[in-house]
Order: sequence, then structure tokens, then C-alpha cells
Amino acid sequence: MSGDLRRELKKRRPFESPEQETLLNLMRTNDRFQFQFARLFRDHGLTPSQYNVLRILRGEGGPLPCLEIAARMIAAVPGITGLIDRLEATGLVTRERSTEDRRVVYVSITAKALDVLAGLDGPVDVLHKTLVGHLTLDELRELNRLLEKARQSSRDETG
Amino acid sequence: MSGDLRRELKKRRPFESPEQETLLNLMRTNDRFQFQFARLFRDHGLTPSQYNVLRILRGEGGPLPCLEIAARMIAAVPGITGLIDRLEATGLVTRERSTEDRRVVYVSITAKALDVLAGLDGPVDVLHKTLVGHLTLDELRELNRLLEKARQSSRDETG
DNA sequence: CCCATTTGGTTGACGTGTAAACTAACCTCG
DNA sequence: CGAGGTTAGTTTACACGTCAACCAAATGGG
Repeated sequence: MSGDLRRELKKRRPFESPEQETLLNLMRTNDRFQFQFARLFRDHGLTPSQYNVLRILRGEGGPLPCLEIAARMIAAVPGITGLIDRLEATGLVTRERSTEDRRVVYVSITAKALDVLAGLDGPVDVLHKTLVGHLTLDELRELNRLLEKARQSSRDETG
Repeated sequence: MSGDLRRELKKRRPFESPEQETLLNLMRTNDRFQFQFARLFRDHGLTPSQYNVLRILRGEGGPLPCLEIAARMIAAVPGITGLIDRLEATGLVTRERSTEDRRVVYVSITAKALDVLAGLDGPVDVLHKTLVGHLTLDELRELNRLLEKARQSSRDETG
């Protein structure tokens, strides 16, 4: 059972440490899942990043500054500009410069984008169940606990 | 404790399902860790993908065809060409067309690349311990078990 | 008030991931 | 042998992610 990952990666040697095995396992699992989500989003004309921005805007319920959006994603600041550019070009968001602080650009989600998201809600939930629905509730909770504990190591360095 | 991820993402509402929470948790953790590795590799003049290719070649101990390298990574086929291009341009790998099957291009790692990897081995191991070394051995094993179980759901669809 | 600093956002360059289309070489079957 | 399919690899086009550099608006100390 523990050799599954090794076989997948066609690794010749055993893992050098339990830590290495866990990290490779984490990255591999994440990549597989990301691939599934990317395909679903693409079928609806969105990239994963675009979906992420739209979900943030819908969840907020109102306009958000560019940098606030960037802060809630993993993305670095400069990438946001082009991302918003493309969303604006396809009519999924609108830009509006603030009158109080003229440096700030507020981004709003459009009705068209809300429709796209609404069409994705069902399939996204189905995919969630498909990917990890075969884990028991206890296993999901334990996985969450372990992932959060793992992430606390790098919290001080990355914000 | 379970609200940690919610706070990190500045999420207003609770998660819609345990499955969603676990998947967001997984992606978030992976992104944090990837960031750490990317910084380390960059300090040694490599991108994560380039490091990945070089590790595969060193582990193999001999030349490998381009597509075999692609198969061991998550990357799709077309991206390999440019990746090998840049590695060849910086003298980290060499290309050689096979004489038996002239379609096949064998890629070999250079001594220069082996030096770079040797300089990274220590720091990489340190980073492994930094990121998940605070988990107990039992926790690492349980995390591995849960991740492998999770990944089995999408195995049939993605190869 | 003015200059230095900070902050919000953009631009440009480079590396990468992905899809689609294409070339070149091999293989199979009639 | 020769047409058609398969395989290895490349090219092209687009979307990011990241860094370095930059601009413009706001701020703050002298």
C-alpha cells in the first residue's frame, strides 16, 4: 500500500525520508485534483484563476479593490492586472476607479458571471464528492487537522 | 481550530461541505509549500520544473527520452520541449538523437547539473523537515494513507 | 508647502502549463 | 512495396505566476 506513490512516479529508490514521501504525496494529489477542476472550469469557459476571482467577488457580495482580490488568492500582485483585464474583456467583471482614493480600482462581478457561476455550482459540488467523497467524515476531519497542522510551519514566513 | 482556513481565506460563510473544506485545505497547503520550494530553487538558479527534470535524470542514472521525462512529471507533453531547451541552453542537460529510432531524443544530465543538485540536497532535506518535520511519524503515515486513498478516486480518469 | 516615502496598480520580460496542429519516423497489414 | 495509423517531438497560441521596474496618487515630516 505504501508503494503506490513510488510506483506512480516510477521511482527506483525508496523515499529518503517520511517527510519527503508526504510532501511528494501532497503535491501529486493536489496536481491530480487541480487537473479535474481545470477541465470542469474550461468546459464553462473559465480558467481556475478566473473562477477563483469570481468566487471571491460573489462571496463578498460587492466590489473589491484589485489588491484585496490578490490578497485572498495565492497569486502575486502583478498577475492580477492581466487576470482582471481578461475577465473584463469577456464581460465577467467591471472596473471602476474610486473617487475617494483615485489610486484604487474597484472590481465588480457582472450578472453574466453570476450566471456562469450558478451553472458551475452543481458540477463543482459533484466533483468535490467525486474526489474525496469516498473518505469518511472522520477521515476528512483528520485530513483537515493534519493539513492545518502541517501548514502552521510555514505560516510565519509567508504571511 | 477548524476555523483557521476560513480565517486565512477571509471567507465569510462556513464551508458548504466537509469535502469542499478538505479540498481547499489541500490546495492551500500545497501552494504554501510550493512557494517555499520555488524560492529555494530560485536561489540556486533553477525553477521547480527544471529541478524536477534534473532529479528524474539523476535518479535514473542515465539518458531518458523526452516523453519518458514528461510521463514522470505532471506536465503535458508539449511543455517539455521548451523546458529541455532552456536546460540545454544553460548547460544542465544535453540532447542526443537515438540511432535506433531517429524520432527519439535522449536527454542526459551534465556534471554541472549534478553539482547544482548536490548543493541543493542539504537545503532540500532541511526544508522537508521544516515544512512537515513537526508532525509525528504516525501523523505522517496517516497523512500519506489519507492522501493515497483520496487520490484513488481520480485514478481511472487521469491515468 | 515641499520633498521623501508609502501605497495601489500597471507594464514588460521570462518560464511554465495546456490545447491544437503539424512534422518526421516507425510500423502494420494488405 | 505502399497506404494508413501510430509514436516522438516540435511549433504556435494563449493564460498564468513571478520579478523588476515603473507611474500616479496619497501621506507625512520638516
